[in-house]
Amino acid sequence: MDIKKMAKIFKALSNPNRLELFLKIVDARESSFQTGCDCFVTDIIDSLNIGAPTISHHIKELANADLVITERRGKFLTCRVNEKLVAEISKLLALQQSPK
Amino acid sequence: MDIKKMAKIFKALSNPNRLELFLKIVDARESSFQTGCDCFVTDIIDSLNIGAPTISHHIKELANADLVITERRGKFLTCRVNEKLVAEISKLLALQQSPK
DNA sequence: CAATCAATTTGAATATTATCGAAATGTAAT
DNA sequence: ATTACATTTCGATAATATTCAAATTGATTG
Repeated sequence: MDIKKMAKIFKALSNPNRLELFLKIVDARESSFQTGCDCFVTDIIDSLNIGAPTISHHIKELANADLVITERRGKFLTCRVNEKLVAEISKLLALQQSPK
Repeated sequence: MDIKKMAKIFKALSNPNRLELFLKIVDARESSFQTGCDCFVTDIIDSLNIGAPTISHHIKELANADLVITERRGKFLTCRVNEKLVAEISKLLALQQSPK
């Protein structure tokens, strides 16, 4: 993967509030097979103590880094994690164990 | 892992130059069983076009995030990747596949 | 249509970061 | 000891980030 893209991904995860937001979206996925994999942003806003404009901004950055995919449902916005990309990053960080 | 610590790790990797530096240290590890796992910072400086003070600063941030371990060898500084921590991050990002 | 609610945009304040050049420090070699 | 070299610290500056309040947009509902 391109270094710039990689750095962008990490930057998206580099802010504690934004990371927490991301992890909430990830967690939502885990109980996903009930709800159809949708995480409503409205619900998240209450659980983080930062304002809606900031959340909106953070989500846009996560989406811009390709970490989450957003979708409008009428009035609401739903997010889901981009599992493929996250898996890719995970693999990049899985250094093969060198022979001791 | 603590969210703040996690964010700090990602922040350390969020700058393209610093990420490239980190990846060079990782790569050095791969040819490590020859040299004893040492990556000399001096050698890296030439291959990135940023000044020595900046490199020093970046390395300190990587070390501060626990991503690399530095060691003085007389005049020189050597780095090696903290494989344990990197593996931990890798696992955190390895979302178990949910049943489709 | 009017009111409401979710989300976004805008504009501004403040804080953090990346980077550099110059100077300082520490180590090694001559 | 003097010189040379690797790294660090300091001080400055320009760029970027975080966050909010206020205003706006877009959709839903009464």
